Amino acid sequence: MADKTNITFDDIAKYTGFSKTTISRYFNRPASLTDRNRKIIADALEQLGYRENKVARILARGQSDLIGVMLPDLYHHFYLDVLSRLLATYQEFGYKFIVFNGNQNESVERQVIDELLAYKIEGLIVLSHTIPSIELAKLPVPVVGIEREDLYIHSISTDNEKGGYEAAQLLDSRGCDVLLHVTSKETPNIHIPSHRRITGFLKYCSEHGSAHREYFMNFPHNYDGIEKHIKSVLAGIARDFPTQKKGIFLSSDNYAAVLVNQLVRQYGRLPDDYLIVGFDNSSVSRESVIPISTIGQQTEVMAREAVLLLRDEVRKMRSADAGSASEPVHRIIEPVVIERATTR
Amino acid sequence: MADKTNITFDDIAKYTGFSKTTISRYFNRPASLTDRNRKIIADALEQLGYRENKVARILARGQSDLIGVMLPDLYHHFYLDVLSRLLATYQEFGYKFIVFNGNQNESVERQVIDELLAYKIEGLIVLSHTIPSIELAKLPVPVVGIEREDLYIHSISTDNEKGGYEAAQLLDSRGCDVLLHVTSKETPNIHIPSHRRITGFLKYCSEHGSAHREYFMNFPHNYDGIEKHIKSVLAGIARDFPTQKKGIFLSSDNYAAVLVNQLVRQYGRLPDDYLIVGFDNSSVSRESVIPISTIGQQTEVMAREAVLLLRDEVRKMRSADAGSASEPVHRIIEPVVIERATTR
DNA sequence: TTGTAGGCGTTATCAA
DNA sequence: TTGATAACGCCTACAA
Repeated sequence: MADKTNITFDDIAKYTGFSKTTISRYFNRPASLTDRNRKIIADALEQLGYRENKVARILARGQSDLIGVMLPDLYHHFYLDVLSRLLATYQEFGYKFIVFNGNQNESVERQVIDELLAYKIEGLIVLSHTIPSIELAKLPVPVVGIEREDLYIHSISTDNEKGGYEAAQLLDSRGCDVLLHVTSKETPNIHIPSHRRITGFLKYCSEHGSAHREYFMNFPHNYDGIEKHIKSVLAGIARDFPTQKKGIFLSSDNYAAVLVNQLVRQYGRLPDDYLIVGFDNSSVSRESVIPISTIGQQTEVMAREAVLLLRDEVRKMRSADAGSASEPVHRIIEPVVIERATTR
Repeated sequence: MADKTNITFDDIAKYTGFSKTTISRYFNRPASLTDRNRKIIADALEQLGYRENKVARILARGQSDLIGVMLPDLYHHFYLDVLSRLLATYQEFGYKFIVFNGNQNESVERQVIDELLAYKIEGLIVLSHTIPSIELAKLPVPVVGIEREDLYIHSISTDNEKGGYEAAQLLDSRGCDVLLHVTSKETPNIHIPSHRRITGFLKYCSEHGSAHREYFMNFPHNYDGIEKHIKSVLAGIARDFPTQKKGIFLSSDNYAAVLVNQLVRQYGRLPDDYLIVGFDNSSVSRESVIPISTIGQQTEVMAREAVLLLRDEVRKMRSADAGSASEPVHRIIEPVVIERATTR
């Protein structure tokens, strides 16, 4: 057996004497068959080596269990972390993921989205930030953004303002004389998440009258470039605040790790007058030579919520049919303060 | 326009007065249309807001441009690196990737593979090692393994024996008194790649009469567990070779990074009597506090070769039709010695 | 260069 | 509980 290359319902039907319809029912409403007939069909499937064909099923039912994922890059561990959490939802929800790395290339991303739609994905999860949400909102499938501008689409984001606030608070509570925030200089869009981290940071500083300064860096997306930038920031900080106890909050663990490495190379340890807090709780923060205190994003929760939200929206769409795009849902996830060695 | 939810060839045909066939030709053999008619159809597509439907196309043609990817875990940066390189081949080859993380769970992986086949993937790229290749070889699509047991399937692997040899050579050439190899204790299958690294390492040692020792560790797949194991190895090494210049070759950069961190925490720098070489050239090796010398795997080449091999096999299958499974092709990629600070 | 008709492998509808 | 028949949207002979 298992010879004929492609066994279909038709083959099973002929083999068992039932009709295609009954075979289909065996899979979709097994309760409607007698025990006996179910057994007969089960045996036939086994005998002939049947393999299901979702493509035909998708065409007939219009339901693919496929979700598209658009990543901005694979340098920041945060994205990998989210990706890995998304993939892990398979066991709970059964969605399969077609994954793309847009690489910050807007035209590639547009093309890729068209491709994804052609595969009848049921929804799209977007972590990249090149395409504005007003455009994504026009797509014929629900879109959930994660940690990105989300004015017109659903989204899952960390409470970045709170995160920024807590970073400042942590550093302040450890007796820092001056609070410094190193972040990337992005388009001056107040709707991107890292902007709110700044807001939170500043809020704390002004509420508590803390001396502070921000450093807006044009970080590239590779290690060497970032290292160069961090070096220069660090030189500036050492020059401007030679005697103060410095509390440095970086907008990503990746940046924080580079900074910690610099300091350790220079001093053989983390000097007492440098306290560091990163953001994300990505693997680099835990695995750094000095484990880095960080404001953690709950990526597992975020990924799960994203899939859940998508599933709900898909269902809503199917029932409402007349695709009255529902109001964007914005789900905010609490950040988690994770204190490690760089603030003690 | 762009109102009707789902525009098909039928709609375009009616709108333009052509038949469905002609619309299909517009996409598949545009040269067979006149300039004028091509323009007419192009306009209609635009007007009606047509979106292609690959699902129907796959069903009709039996060609999906979909490749399945099975990852073993997302802890080792090597897998992420390969994944990212695979995704990047999209621009050259146009394949889309459905990605799974099997998480070392054999039954999940089996189920997942069935799912992938149901989506009519054209081929499967497997990095996980739970399912033996003899079983994978029976699948109705070509399978390419990357750095895994590959007796019965096609594969892309680094020349691990050469890599192990070169690691020993590098350490020896820097004047080490004793060469130590720390590797994971896996099933005693001589066909798994890391086994060949040991072979290469031992080959060098015996050829050159170098003092050496191996440490077979039962590494878990998380940082904390690995850290604990590395600590104990390190204690053993310090005890057994107190005065010798120690050359340590670890079978993964992840392990090497943990070891470097330990030493730096202890000594504030890398002591002169410890030389370290990792394996993979994954991001951790470059981004470690002391950049780690490593035997690099050329992940970009490997990913590209994997996709290429898959494409060739798919074509071969299509033409040969009578699926006379061709002999497994094993492509070996040269390792690259990358010297950084841990061996100088 | 264009059109007709049948097929790809499922599911949905309506009868029986 | 089961079966005929018509979708789903595209492709491919074959014919014109």
